[in-house]
Amino acid sequence: MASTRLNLPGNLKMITSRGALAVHLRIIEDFETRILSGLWHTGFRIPTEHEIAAEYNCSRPTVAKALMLLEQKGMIMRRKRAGSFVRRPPAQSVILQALDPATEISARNQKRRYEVLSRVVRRTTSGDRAKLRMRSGRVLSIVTRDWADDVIYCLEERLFNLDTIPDAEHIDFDKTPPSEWLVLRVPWRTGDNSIFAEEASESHAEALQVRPGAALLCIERQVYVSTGYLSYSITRYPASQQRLRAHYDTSAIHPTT
Amino acid sequence: MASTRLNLPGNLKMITSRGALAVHLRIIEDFETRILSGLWHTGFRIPTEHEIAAEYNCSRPTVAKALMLLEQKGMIMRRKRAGSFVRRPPAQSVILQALDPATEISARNQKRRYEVLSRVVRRTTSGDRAKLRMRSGRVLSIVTRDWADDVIYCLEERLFNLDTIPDAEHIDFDKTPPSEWLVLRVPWRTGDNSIFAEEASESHAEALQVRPGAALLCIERQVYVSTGYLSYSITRYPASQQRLRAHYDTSAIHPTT
DNA sequence: ATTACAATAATGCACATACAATATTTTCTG
DNA sequence: CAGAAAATATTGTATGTGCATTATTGTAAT
Repeated sequence: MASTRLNLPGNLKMITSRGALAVHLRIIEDFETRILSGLWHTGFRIPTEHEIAAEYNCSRPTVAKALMLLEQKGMIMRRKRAGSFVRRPPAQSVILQALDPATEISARNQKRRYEVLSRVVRRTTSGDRAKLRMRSGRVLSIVTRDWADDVIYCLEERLFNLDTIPDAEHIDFDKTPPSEWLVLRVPWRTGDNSIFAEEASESHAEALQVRPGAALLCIERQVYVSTGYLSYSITRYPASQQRLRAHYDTSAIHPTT
Repeated sequence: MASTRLNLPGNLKMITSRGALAVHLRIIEDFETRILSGLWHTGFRIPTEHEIAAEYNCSRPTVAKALMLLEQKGMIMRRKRAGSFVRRPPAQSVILQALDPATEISARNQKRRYEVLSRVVRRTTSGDRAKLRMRSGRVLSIVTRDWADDVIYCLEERLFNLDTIPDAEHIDFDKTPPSEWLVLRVPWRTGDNSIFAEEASESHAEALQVRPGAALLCIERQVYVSTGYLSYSITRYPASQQRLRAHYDTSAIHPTT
């Protein structure tokens, strides 16, 4: 039934499809402009779906789609019956990209070389247990050093939890650095990072060939998946070698997601 | 016409609404699990919308919604006629949250105090022009220092481009720190950050009351909107004071957005 | 065999519609 | 007048439908 034909305007869609933007995208763009420009200030209650549908001469589901995507983007907040409101911009936050030496070094058009300084499998120490949130078991501890051309680039100390990622034990990390191996092995993962500065200890200074007390940029990482912590690492860069570049867009990040 | 009633099963929706998750959310969760677990590897072609609809006993638009959101999340890629495919995980990247002293200090349950060390309006120097990407004009240069309880927390040197954000000139930054004023004044914005370590110069050491040569964590920022660069700042933290915490989720960030 | 064209299958967009959930507003009642 | 109950408006979810777009596949013709 409804064998159809209630033939709607019929050319409406033509208009939209004729190279022009899809209606819901037009709505999104328009609203973004208004919000970003401040015309619709934080807390402003935007028109109801019905009103918008009338304004754009489209159906409510189309409007709903646009608003849903804007909410996803973090620009508005929607509450049943209450309406949709312009959100307060999220806390200042930034996205750091490409924290791994391979990408960084090749971005600088330099040749990367890396070497394994030590590689040990052992029972966990109490320090390991804290870093990997584990009770007992064994870990692989591995120290590597990266060079960019003929300059020492960074020093990485890494622990693998052999309970959660046992195959690390038998991998020859002479070819593939531990960080890259992990990315390939567990592509979808999550982690906590900590970035800080410190003064080089005697041993770190020696490995990095800098003066003891020299400033280092350090990144500490814990990688885990739902089944547990996989890896802990701390990477030290001489201050002269590394800058972390970051970018942000207020609209790109929001706490809800 | 289609005056309706072709009354559908009718209790189907009851089932879904009875506390259970919405169908499209269930699909998303299921698919995420399969992708994250590696069951559906990178490049895997996921079932067609029709097949999924059949599997979940729902309509195609519902499936389409789920797939659209998964695409938005960056987990799959969709191509007309070709199908939907599991995406390669994005490059390693992390989200840094809350880089501002106010949040950081109060998160540590400390009392924040801050002071303006200098405030000058002047014509641009060549250094200013590089930092703010401007040709000429005037800038407001302001140096502030933050304390957490009775410890010096950071030192911030900031430039405002008075061409793009002229009202900064007449603001009394004694009450509101420049960074917070800027957030309120221009809530939706974008920026580039650079994070690095350095050894304290004589003057910075004095302002931060550390030994010259001590390790500092530095964050350099440029903030801009579509109309131009608004502000440049560089913030220096004694190594003992600040760690940047970051978190990532492979699924949270992707280059397309 | 290779190219060109037609058929086909998949996603993309939009519509009209229905009902559920819920916060707000209004009305009613004590 | 205050508080409770009912009405109402608004978003949330899902359905079924139709057509547009486009990549792939298959077929036919050169």
